[in-house]
Amino acid sequence: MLQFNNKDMNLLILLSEIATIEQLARNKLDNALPKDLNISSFSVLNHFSGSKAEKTPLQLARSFHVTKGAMTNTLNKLEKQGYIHVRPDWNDARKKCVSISQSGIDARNNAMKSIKPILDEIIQKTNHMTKKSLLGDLRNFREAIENDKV
Amino acid sequence: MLQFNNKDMNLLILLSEIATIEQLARNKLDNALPKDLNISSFSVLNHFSGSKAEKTPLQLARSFHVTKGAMTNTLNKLEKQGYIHVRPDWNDARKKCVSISQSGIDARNNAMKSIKPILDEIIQKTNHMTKKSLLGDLRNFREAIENDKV
DNA sequence: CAAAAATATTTTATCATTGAAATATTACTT
DNA sequence: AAGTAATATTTCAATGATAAAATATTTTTG
Repeated sequence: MLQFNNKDMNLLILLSEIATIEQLARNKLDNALPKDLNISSFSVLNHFSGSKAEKTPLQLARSFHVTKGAMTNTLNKLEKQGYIHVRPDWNDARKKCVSISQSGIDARNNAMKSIKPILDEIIQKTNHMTKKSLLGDLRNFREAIENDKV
Repeated sequence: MLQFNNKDMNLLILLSEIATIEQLARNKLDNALPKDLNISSFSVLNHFSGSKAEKTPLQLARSFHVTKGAMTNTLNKLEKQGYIHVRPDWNDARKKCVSISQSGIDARNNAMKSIKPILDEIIQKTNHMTKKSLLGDLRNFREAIENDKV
């Protein structure tokens, strides 16, 4: 009978665990967010709350590891909602420059308030673990998966 | 100015890291799998390689944390491909009983062979970490998120 | 400088998922 | 036993993602 080694099987289990967590977290947050903001849109707004520097759609697509088409959709929605500013790049007509608007900042803060109970519940339930290494381990793990295509 | 605490922000970063890993891993595996088998179908087949006991569609939907409708689709595809057996539950006409077929086992083994290089590459790149706690930590984490609805 | 290659964005068709409704069956309650 | 609630599966419309093609612009190259 065909046999695969334990490491391979354990890695599949790990990946399936990650997929499950992603699904559960996405659904929980999606339901908690104001209904005009899905996770993709919220993530983009949240991204700009750290640094308000302008980004191109392609840069954003790469940051979030989604396709350019997906980012076009998200940005179109956010622009229609007035949550971002989009302007041409005067030096390169192929590009656009995206930045967050004041009402985008407000929407992001409001969204944060609506998901805070969920975040805090998870924090409370995982207080004993997750102390130091989980985020770092996951980052290494992500880097091990992503490195190929830039 | 509105301020959120560091734990909340770190949790969002952690969740976004998990989402990114999920996306990258899903795409890599999806591309490597034989084209008649996507990750959802493969996962179901792989599930049965551990224990061949029959499961109902609802049990499978819960195992994978997808909706019942999604599982209906996946099972329909697998049945058309001849990779699973589906029979009525003679004791309860609402239920069905799903099990893997021999050609399902073959398809699963074949699929495993096609993704093995990817798994091994990840294993090699993460050799130094992931030694003990990552899977366990993630399981705790998943449990902290999922517990509500059964 | 013209042609070809590279880059950035949008469009299109396809696909898998979700939530909710529809259908069917079984279990519970009185 | 009848009526109501619970359970299991399927169907349906809407959503958001992908890959690939189309469009437009800039850079490189010969």
